[in-house]
Amino acid sequence: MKIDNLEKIIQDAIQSIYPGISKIPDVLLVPSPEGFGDFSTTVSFDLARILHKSPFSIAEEISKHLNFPYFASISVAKPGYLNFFFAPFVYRDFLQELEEKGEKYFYKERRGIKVQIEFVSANPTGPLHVGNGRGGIIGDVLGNLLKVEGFDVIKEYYVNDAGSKMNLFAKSIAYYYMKKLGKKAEPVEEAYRGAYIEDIATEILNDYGDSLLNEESHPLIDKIQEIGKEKMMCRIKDSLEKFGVAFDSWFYESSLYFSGEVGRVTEIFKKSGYTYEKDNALWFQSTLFGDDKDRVLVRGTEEPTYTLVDAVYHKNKWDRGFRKVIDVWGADHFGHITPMKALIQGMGLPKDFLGIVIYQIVHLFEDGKEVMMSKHSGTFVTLEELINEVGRDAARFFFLLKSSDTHLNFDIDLAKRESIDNPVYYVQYTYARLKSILIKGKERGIQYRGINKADLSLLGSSNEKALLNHFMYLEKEIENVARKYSVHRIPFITIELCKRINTFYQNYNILSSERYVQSRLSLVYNALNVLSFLMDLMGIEKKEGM
RNA sequence: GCGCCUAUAGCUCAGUAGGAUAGAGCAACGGAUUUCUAAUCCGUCGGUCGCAGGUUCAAAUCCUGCUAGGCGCGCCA
Repeated sequence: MKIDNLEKIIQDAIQSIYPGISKIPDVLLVPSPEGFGDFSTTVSFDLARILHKSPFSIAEEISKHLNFPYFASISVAKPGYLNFFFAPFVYRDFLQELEEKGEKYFYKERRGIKVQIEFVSANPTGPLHVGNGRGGIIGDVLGNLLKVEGFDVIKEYYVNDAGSKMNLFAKSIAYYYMKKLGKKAEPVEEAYRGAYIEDIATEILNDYGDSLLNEESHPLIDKIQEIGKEKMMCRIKDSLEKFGVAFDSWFYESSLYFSGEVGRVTEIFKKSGYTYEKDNALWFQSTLFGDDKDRVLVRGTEEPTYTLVDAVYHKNKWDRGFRKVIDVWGADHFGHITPMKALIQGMGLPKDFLGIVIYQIVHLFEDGKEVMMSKHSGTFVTLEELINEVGRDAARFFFLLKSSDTHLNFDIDLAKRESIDNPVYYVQYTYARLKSILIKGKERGIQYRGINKADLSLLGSSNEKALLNHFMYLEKEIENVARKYSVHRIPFITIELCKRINTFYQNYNILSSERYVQSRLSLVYNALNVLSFLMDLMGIEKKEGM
């Protein structure tokens, strides 16, 4: 028995009470404030508008006619709330299904829709920094969540390996490479300055010696760019693995040139009628789709712009069969949203094909002062440094805990301090505690015999009911999170669940609670199912002991 | 100048398909431990939900106008 079913039952009942109404408003059951009931609804307020009667009298009418077995009691509270206490068998049905399915309980039926989620996608011109960590966790967990919601999800990293930044990156390395070989080297303007540049130059020198010099100067840069890119990608992949973010696919921008797709899509745009030539460049009329200015697709130099190549990439996603793609971008890419959506439509793809999640900038503070982060200057804290400092789980939780709409002030000192009392340990501790009950029970010969052997009517205390209601409502909360892509809610939901579990734990010695033991073990057993689901969703390690 | 994000307890933040007394953690203070993990639990203290109007039976949530901070507005990526 799910909340959805009960909502439907109430809605149908209202329809039969008021057959004159063509469309009964949706009935939403939400957990009641303490004591009023298990769940409540405000549907009488919506009906009041339609029926021109007071919500209170409507609620009374409904409560009188709703004599279904599902409800142990129904009460009306001013000015028109309907409060329900559920019958024990409702919980039994629910727990039975949860117990049988375990974590799978929360997984929706497969929809047969391919969804791609693209995130991190940092240029391979430097290591991942803490900002990339934020995008990484949002994308990773959102991907997990959409799998739960029944989509076939692919997590993809778009490697921007074809633009001018890559060339600059190669030149920056080449400078050190030449210098170390005692050759004359002109300092590169606007060069990348992080220590990793020199490290990579040294590595290349160790691997290849001076053999790269034997060619003309231009091929040298190309060669270094190729080697440098691979070395950088290795580091990036390594960091992501330590962060627990696994991509299904790595898509290289350069492949779009090799395949000829850039040329083909340019033709599509030309034929679309939305382009024109001006100042030797090819322009796209994105103003027709709400943009505030038109965008250049092909430069006067005949090189495609980033804008065009990104359009090509998204066309490629469509051609691979994805019917929904979600891009997770930092706020500095905000200005790219409108042009990108315009391009999607310009290519004749559906408007809602592309969804975009923007996360706000991460500001870094150290000793109370803001640290200006930039790959160019080389002053930034890498994701890897953070993970080494606070640990993988704490780092993931730290990022996940803030709404993507909020600016994240990352205080390094605070992060180190918080690593000690990070709520992630509270969650892991709760999990280990529950596990421990089952283990200790087994040692003492008290084993959980399953929901059918448990008398749920014994679970009458407020914190036991609170747990049950929380289990039941979780499915709705997860749906809401998925609908709004608000993955930061998941840790909050988890912490709240853990709080209820710990209160329950503290109130009873479960293993020595005599005739209550089986019914209470059913809560323990299913709490583990639920907690396990949430921790897997967030990619947090489940430890049996702490 | 235009567009978007943010403003909620001392601090860090939840809470917007309008709903009952606005929540959590940390900090401060006071309690609970012969126990299945005290990395826990219970309680106290703490808020003109940035400001001013408006809509509504009902506004942190919706509308309008302000204020402050951030980000974006390239033939960069």
